[in-house]
Amino acid sequence: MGAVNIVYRRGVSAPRYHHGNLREALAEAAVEAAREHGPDGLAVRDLARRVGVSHNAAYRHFADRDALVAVVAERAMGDLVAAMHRRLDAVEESDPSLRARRRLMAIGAGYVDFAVAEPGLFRLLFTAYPEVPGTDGVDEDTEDPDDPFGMLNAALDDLVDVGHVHPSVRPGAEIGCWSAVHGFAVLNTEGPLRGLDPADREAALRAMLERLDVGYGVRPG
Amino acid sequence: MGAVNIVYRRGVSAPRYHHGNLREALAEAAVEAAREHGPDGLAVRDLARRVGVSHNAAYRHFADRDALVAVVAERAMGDLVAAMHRRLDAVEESDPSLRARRRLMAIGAGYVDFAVAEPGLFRLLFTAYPEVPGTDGVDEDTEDPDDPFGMLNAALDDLVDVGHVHPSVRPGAEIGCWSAVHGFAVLNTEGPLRGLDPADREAALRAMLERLDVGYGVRPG
DNA sequence: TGTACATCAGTGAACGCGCGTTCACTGATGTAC
DNA sequence: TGTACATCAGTGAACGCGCGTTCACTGATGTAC
Repeated sequence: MGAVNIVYRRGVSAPRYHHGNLREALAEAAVEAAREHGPDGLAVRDLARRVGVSHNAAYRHFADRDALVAVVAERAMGDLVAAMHRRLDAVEESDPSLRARRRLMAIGAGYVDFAVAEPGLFRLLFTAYPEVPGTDGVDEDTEDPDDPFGMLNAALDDLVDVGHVHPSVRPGAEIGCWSAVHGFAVLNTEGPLRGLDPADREAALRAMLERLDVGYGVRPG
Repeated sequence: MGAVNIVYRRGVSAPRYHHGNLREALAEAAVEAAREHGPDGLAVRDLARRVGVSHNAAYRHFADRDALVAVVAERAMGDLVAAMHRRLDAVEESDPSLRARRRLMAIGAGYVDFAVAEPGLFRLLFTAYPEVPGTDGVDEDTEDPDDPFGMLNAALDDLVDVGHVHPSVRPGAEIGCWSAVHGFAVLNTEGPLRGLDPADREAALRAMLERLDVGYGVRPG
């Protein structure tokens, strides 16, 4: 059969001429480098060094540096989406309206979770983040559950369906919510709030999400 | 008297051995470079080249690259504050409550004005932005009218005084507002909304500021 | 008014760094016979 | 099962880039006399 038998051997025995799974090893090293130093800390030569391979071996597996950045961005995006789903899945509310409101908050909280836990990856992700379709563009894919922006749009649409958000307020709501949460994430990672202690941060985020809930929600009166 | 007579001669006649006002010329070149390419585009050698001087002449006037970055950051901060004051001064409302509300919005609009007009300087500014004092720190200076954060706090305090913002909602409001506006600025300059056309951007910002006004404001009922 | 001199703002060359990328190459591997 | 060979994943050296920073220097300037 001649099975492929490619095994990723990390730190096993003596180094061999053929690494075995260099592509994956480089990708992992790239993620690690970005994690530590952000997008600028991702250098082909450094990755090769980390993996213990000559610096041009990388070009056997990636066309250029950008290709490596793209791989990291893709994985970071996956992690971000996962973090958001983790919070989303934790929402247990059963009342439809309250549930939809909690879910929007969960999305925001998950977004910030990721940014705070992995500031380097978060930053890299945004250097490579695709441009969001304009308001006049085709927006059929804007509810993709594997895309943060899609998740946000879906949550907002649910809030309209459930009656908590008035339809007149819906247009642009995704921009407002995204801005608030993204700004919070940036200020708390690279920005002037980077020194906030976790408890204060948590409280500030919660307070902000509540204000958004009120701001976009229908008046009780 | 032997007056100093230092004149900044730009593009005048033949180059002379003594520049005349190299320090200022370098500072201006640094602002220009940051304007064009952001913080990473600011290189001592490049500035010297722009000014037409050997690359180490700069060290006669600035200790190192960081000193140049600091100067640019300081000027950028001044421009940001000016942009905010420009919007603030344009508020003509006389009803105290409405006026305070308009002023908060003006602050946010001015912030975004600057970010969109000068994305490179805006980015640089935030790499060097001082950490904001923690919630438990001394906060006597937090209403400094020449500091964006101080302006924001002052505006929010006014809103409390005027009765539009309930005191219970005031703590953390500066973080929520700053996050929203900062996020909006980032998404619209470096981020996925960078391609938004100005009219849509303006509308989206206005909508967001209105939602903040509602979210932090007292209920009409 | 003229000259000697201290001052210091400039110069040019150099060091050492790390980067991305390409070149001609070699060693290990698996497959065809 | 053994050998010839194609394949291709690695190597080492090199090119060329731009950077920050330091060195010993020189030219222009203004001031003291």
